[in-house]
Formats: sequence, C-alpha cells, structure tokens
Amino acid sequence: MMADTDSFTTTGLLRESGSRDVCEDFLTDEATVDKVAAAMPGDATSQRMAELFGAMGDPTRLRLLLALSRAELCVCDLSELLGVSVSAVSHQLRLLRALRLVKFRRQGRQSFYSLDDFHVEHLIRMGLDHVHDQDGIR
Amino acid sequence: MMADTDSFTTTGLLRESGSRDVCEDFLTDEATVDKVAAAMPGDATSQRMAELFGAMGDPTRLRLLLALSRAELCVCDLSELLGVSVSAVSHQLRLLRALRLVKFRRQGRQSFYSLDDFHVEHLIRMGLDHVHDQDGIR
DNA sequence: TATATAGTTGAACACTTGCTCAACTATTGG
DNA sequence: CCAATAGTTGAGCAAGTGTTCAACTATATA
Repeated sequence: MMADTDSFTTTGLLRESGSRDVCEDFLTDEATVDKVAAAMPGDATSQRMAELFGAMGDPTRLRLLLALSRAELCVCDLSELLGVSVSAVSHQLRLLRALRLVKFRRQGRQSFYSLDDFHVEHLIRMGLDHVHDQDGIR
Repeated sequence: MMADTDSFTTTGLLRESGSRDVCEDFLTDEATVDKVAAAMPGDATSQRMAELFGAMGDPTRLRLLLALSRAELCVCDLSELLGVSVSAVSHQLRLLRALRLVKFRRQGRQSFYSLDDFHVEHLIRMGLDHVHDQDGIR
C-alpha cells in the first residue's frame, strides 16, 4: 500500500552545511528518524488534515458542528443557539462547507445545514472523550 | 448523567429586544433548538475541545504528532525531520505538553517526547481516514 | 410590483499566532 | 572550571483569522 508519495517531508533538502539552529551534523538516532520519515504522510495529506482539525479548532465552528451533530438547523436558529451574529455564522458555515464538513439544502428562503460526513461525528465524539477523560482521571 | 452543566450556551441571555442581525422574534423550530441547546456541551467543555483540535490544526504541530505516533524522538531529531528550527519545535512542543497531547522525559541533555494519550493516535487516524475518504470517493 | 425575510459576501479592523532571534539554563566532557 | 551541546524561553514582528458592518441576492408575501 505504500505510506504516501506526495512530496516528502521537506527533510533532506534543508541541509545547507552551515545551517544554524540545528543540532550536530548527524542525528541522534538516524535509523529511527529514517523509519519515521518514510512513514510520514506527504505534505499535501498533512496539510489537509491540518485544515480539517483547524476547522474544528475554532470555538464557534466547533459549536456549530456540535449543534449540527444533534439536528439539521437553519442559519437563523444556529445564530440564536450560539449567540453569534447571522453573518458570522454564515461565514463560518461557508468555510465548513468548503472543507466538506457540512452540507446544506435550501428550502424556501431558509438554508438548512447538517453534517456532511459520519467521520465528523466520530471526531467530535473522540474530542469529547479526550477532554472528559482528562478531567476524570489524573 | 445529564448532558453538562457548565455555563450554558450563551443562549437566552442575548435577547435584548432590538438586537439586529438576528432573525424574527421567535425561532423557526423552537422545539428542536431547545432540544439541541440542552444537549450541547457547556462552554468550558467545548472550549477545551476547540483547544485540542486547534492544537492539531497547525501543520507543524500536526506533523510533530504524526512523527511521535511512530516513535519517541528528541527535539533535535524532530527539528531535522520536519525541517523546522529547534526553537520553533520547542515552542510547539511546549504548547502540546500544556494540553497533555505529548509527554517528555529527560535523558542527559536530551528531551525525548512521545504521545501522551492513545486518544491522540485515534484522532490522528480518523483525520487521515477522513482526508483519504474524501479523495477516494466523490 | 413593492416590501420584508433569510441568508451571503467583501472589506476593514482588531486580535491572535507561529516563527525568528538572542539570551538564557542545564547537562556533559575536557 | 571552561567550553560545547541540547533545549527552553521571552520579545518582537509578519502573516493569518474571526468578527462586524454594509451592501447585496433570492425567495415569499401583500
């Protein structure tokens, strides 16, 4: 299956021999580093993952997703629910739509939004678990 | 078990009767909105979830986590692997540590970092799945 | 057709964030 | 003790981000 082949971790090319702020010429554990480097997803993949998590990393957007994980809702109701202006909600939904985290349908003059993908619900669930586990134990 | 009791969705308090940018006085589907509002995690919880996802939403930090999901590594090797300065790596690891996504141990003058929690690995895995599924299908 | 409602969009602005740089601590080796 | 290595930390700055505001589109109703 091959890990990935995008463009490869930037590594290897940044070896201008005098580069400061980098530790001594050869690595602490070169074998391990090579193994990890080979297993790393390509830049394009990690970039898109970062976009995904970044989208969920804003409180407003996350709460939009949390709300939509319970029901399909129109912009107006989402605005009320979160206490955020319609405009701000619309902007954020646009972003979530671009990343395919939510989809929408128009009915009359209303836009009803819902989660696009079951993965998103799983991610939300795991985020909740992580936070709750941290509070509970430790 | 009760959904949560933190501080409650901001909702309900922002009803200064003349507030602009909010749709007509009563909601499209008040019953549903109430149901969703009751099921929403409290502000403190969603705030912490947003911090978690936000931490994973930066390309550098995400790639640190991806690397650490494969092996325990020192700052220097991480710096090499990602092509990012030692200082930048250290700053980001500090943040990840504060959120308990990674832990570290000192050995001599080196700091070895690793993932703190198996949840993080699951989240990474699901993020990968989501991105790959989007590419594959559709 | 005119008016109101629901939502979208671009520009602008304040705020946040990730990096660099330089100074610092801590551990090792001579 | 001195020098070097590994890493941490605070300040500062450029780039990015979320909200507001005002102008706009589109659908429904009188």
